[in-house]
Amino acid sequence: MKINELSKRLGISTRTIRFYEQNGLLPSVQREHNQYRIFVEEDIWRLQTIIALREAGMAIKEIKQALEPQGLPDSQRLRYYLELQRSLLTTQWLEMKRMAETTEQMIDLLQTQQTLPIQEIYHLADQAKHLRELRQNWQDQWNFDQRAQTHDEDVQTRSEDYPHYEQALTYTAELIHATSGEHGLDLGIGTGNLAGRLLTSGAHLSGVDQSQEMLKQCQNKFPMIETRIGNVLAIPYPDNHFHFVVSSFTFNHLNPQQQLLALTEIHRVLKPHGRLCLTDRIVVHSAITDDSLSTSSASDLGLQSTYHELQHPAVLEWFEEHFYMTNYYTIEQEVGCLLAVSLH
DNA sequence: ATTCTGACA
DNA sequence: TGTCAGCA
Repeated sequence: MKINELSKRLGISTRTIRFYEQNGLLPSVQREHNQYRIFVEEDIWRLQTIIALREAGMAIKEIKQALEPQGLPDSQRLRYYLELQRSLLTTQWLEMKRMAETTEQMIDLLQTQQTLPIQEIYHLADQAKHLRELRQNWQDQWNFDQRAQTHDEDVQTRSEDYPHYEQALTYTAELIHATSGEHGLDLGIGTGNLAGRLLTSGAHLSGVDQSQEMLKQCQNKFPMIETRIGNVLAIPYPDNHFHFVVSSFTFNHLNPQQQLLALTEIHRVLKPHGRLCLTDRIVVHSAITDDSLSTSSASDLGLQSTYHELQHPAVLEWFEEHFYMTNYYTIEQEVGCLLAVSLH
């Protein structure tokens, strides 16, 4: 296929296609004898993915990154492009849903108050803008692939980051108490160490991770687990889909606002009376003021509060507002589990 | 008629 | 990214 036909089919200009090629986004495009570019099927899929990534607001450079680590055989490459697109469509779908809700709120306000107070407009608009920014942030986290090769060694050796890893996973598996026939989701599944333990229960397991390299290894270790590329802020599954959700050593990577967004997403994909188990290391927070910095020696800078991220007031408040019963468990001082069960 | 490269907006 | 020029 020549460039003109392609541009018409994909709805972008020939200039844009050439530009992408020039920037290394389409490395495999062949030329005819007359210098004409000739596009094959794989180029088309790749281009389509590029367009989707662009529409999601990703910069050219970042797209290149996302499409680069392609040690994959041809058969899996197409699959990768499609998974990427599914993931992006999920984020876009959530965006649109959010906008629809915002609009609806404004209509409601207009109806009840006759006139729309300016601060309400600002409030809704700010909220919308904020949410969009938060969701777009996941792009920055797409270079997780390098870590994948050594991930399983890391969790053994880097005990600062993964304290009592094995015990924590075992504990989590016990807490979530999966039963046969249930469908569960592991968010940030990595190479499947947690989800793998749940397989013996007879439950059907799915996993989401940002890194296709991790998922590849997971697939090798546990062929039974269905995996999808995606992120915690836009879970690529329909509403009301899982009996339980687990997640280990993932939640702490999110900032407090992202954590709440993640909870909203988990809530969306969870069935009524669904349960959730979040496992992560306990983060020690120290509140250091300017005063203490100037007047105290380093050893005096006492750690003023120690708590699990999952015990953030905002997080606990969220669970209360959404009618979850929560229980918190400490494992060996350094790592904890938060078990939440939906009462609805 | 179509595509290509390069330059400039 | 759009557009335009000058070529093959």
